[in-house]
Amino acid sequence: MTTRAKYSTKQKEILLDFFKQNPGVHLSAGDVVAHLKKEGATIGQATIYRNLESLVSDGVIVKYTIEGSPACFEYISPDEHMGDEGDCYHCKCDKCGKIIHVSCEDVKALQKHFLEEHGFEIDLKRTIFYGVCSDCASSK
Amino acid sequence: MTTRAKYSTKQKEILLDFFKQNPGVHLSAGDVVAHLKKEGATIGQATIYRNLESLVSDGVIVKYTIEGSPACFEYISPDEHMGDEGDCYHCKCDKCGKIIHVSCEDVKALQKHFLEEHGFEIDLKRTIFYGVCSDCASSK
DNA sequence: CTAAGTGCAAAATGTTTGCATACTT
DNA sequence: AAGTATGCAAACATTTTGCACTTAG
Repeated sequence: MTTRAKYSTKQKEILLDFFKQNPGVHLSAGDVVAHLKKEGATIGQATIYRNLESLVSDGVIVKYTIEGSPACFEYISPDEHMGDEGDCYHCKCDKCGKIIHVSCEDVKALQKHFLEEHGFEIDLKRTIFYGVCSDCASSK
Repeated sequence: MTTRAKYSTKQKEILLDFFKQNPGVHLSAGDVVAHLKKEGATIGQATIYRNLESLVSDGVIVKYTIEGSPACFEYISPDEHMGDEGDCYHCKCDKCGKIIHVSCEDVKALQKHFLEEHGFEIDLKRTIFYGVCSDCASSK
């Protein structure tokens, strides 16, 4: 379709395996580099960056950025691509930095509204809600 | 209250003036450095970064990050702090990179829902919605 | 054999910091 | 005078790139 991988290599396999072993976990490129190096895998960081990019464009992993941290990558299990099981949105508190996972119907309603009224299809895996959490609001 | 500025300096004035002259415009730190240098202003980039930070914590400007670009800063005019005039949310298309400004009641409804049901107060100025715009969706 | 993929180390970004100097109060 | 703020240049963290070498098909 677009820029598709052509050759299958050991490095690509190593990287994909690693993500499959960590479904739902968000890992930075640096995390991946560190973990794989610790396991003694034969894969350089440039290759990791390049292959992360191609896994993203293949839709195998999602990439999102939470302010203040390096980009995160997360494996999307095949089930998740269909049913909306396990959907959760990320909220980050600007006060304490805490990341909160929320699963909520109303967000999906907004998603639907955006699509129908604004023609914009929100990707909830990539969208981060910034604000102030209840703990920080009350202790203020 | 917290880490508040103590001395008033020419540099702080230059920076604040610059933002006041550009309300509603989002500027990266680099933009600010470049514009002020071009105007021959006497202010170094370290000072700009440091003062941007303090203007943010004073709530005079907002800082938000759009994936793929350096952090943005935007002046919030005093009017905006009260009435919700001029509120607009940023959406970024992952395909074409376009930034879309949307003003929409439903988003505020979601904001209210988050506050009431999840105790999380979303900051809409800082939250960026990622997804696919109508142009890109149709040309797919 | 040839195109694609890899690794290394160097470069490019964007932002932060240490420290001596200058300015505010 | 005492404590902030500034400017410079160096340090940082993350990501990207050039290029010679290796590998898959």
